[in-house]
Amino acid sequence: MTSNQLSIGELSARSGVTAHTLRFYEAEGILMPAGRLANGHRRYHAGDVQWLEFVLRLKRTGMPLADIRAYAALRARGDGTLDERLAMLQRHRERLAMQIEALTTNARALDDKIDLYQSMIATARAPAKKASP
Amino acid sequence: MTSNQLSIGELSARSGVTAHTLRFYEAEGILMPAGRLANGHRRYHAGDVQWLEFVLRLKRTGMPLADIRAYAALRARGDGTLDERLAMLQRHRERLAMQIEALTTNARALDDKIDLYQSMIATARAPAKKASP
DNA sequence: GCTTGACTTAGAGTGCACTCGAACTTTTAG
DNA sequence: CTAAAAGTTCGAGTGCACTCTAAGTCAAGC
Repeated sequence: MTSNQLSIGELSARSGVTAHTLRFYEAEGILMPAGRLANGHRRYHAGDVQWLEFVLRLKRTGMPLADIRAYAALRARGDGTLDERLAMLQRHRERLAMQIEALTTNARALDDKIDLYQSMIATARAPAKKASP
Repeated sequence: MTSNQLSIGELSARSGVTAHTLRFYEAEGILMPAGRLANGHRRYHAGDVQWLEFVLRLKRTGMPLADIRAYAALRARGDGTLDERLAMLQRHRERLAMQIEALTTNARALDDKIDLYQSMIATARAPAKKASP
């Protein structure tokens, strides 16, 4: 039975992050479980789960762990850091926009290369053909 | 004077890749300079420069060096590998599309979070206000 | 003749983000 | 009572892509 508190194994299963990595995030000051059981086992609450999800989103957008750690430190200091956190998110949002733009540009260049390959292959397959009759 | 053949330093300056990294790419079988001078210095030709540019494009789109190395090996084997190379590029193009899509999704989620922060901050600044009069 | 700077090699070191191993305790099911 | 499953800590190892160091050669300019 699991009220809404999770063991490290349960959170791992739910989030797709290994227990090893969850402990690693804790050592890095990124994800502190809300509590421990009497036997020392970590207990993650709903808030921890949501925070982990947000951390993973930042990660997926390429934010380095060092920056996520900085964000987590601000968060731990409370509501007085809202402005700073907002600024971090906005800067990151801009980097993300640039990243998407660069990838889109590169994707178009790749498309051109693919077109080139396709016509090279077509030409190689039908080498002795005059202009369409 | 430099006809159209470049030393490693010149190619480095032109491409933004350090000479160290160019030698590293050579050790990895990715970029073989067309020749050497009598004194052993590498000489890069126009074709090498274009190939490096393509390699860098693949890199920018997140292709791992191992895959680039595989592509380079096909290329070195000649025109008989055009089909295989095309297939690699097409697979990569699809991964790229997925990557762009995921980033776009994450960017939207970040936007929501930013909106949330902005309204939290606004509320915190004007706490004792009734509905607009 | 000597210094400067670009080049050569082989191999070690770096930073990131895990990832794993060892040695241990505890809980639970049969 | 025992065996398996899940947890604990600490520290070492991994994979990627460089990045740098050391020790040396060589050509041009003052």
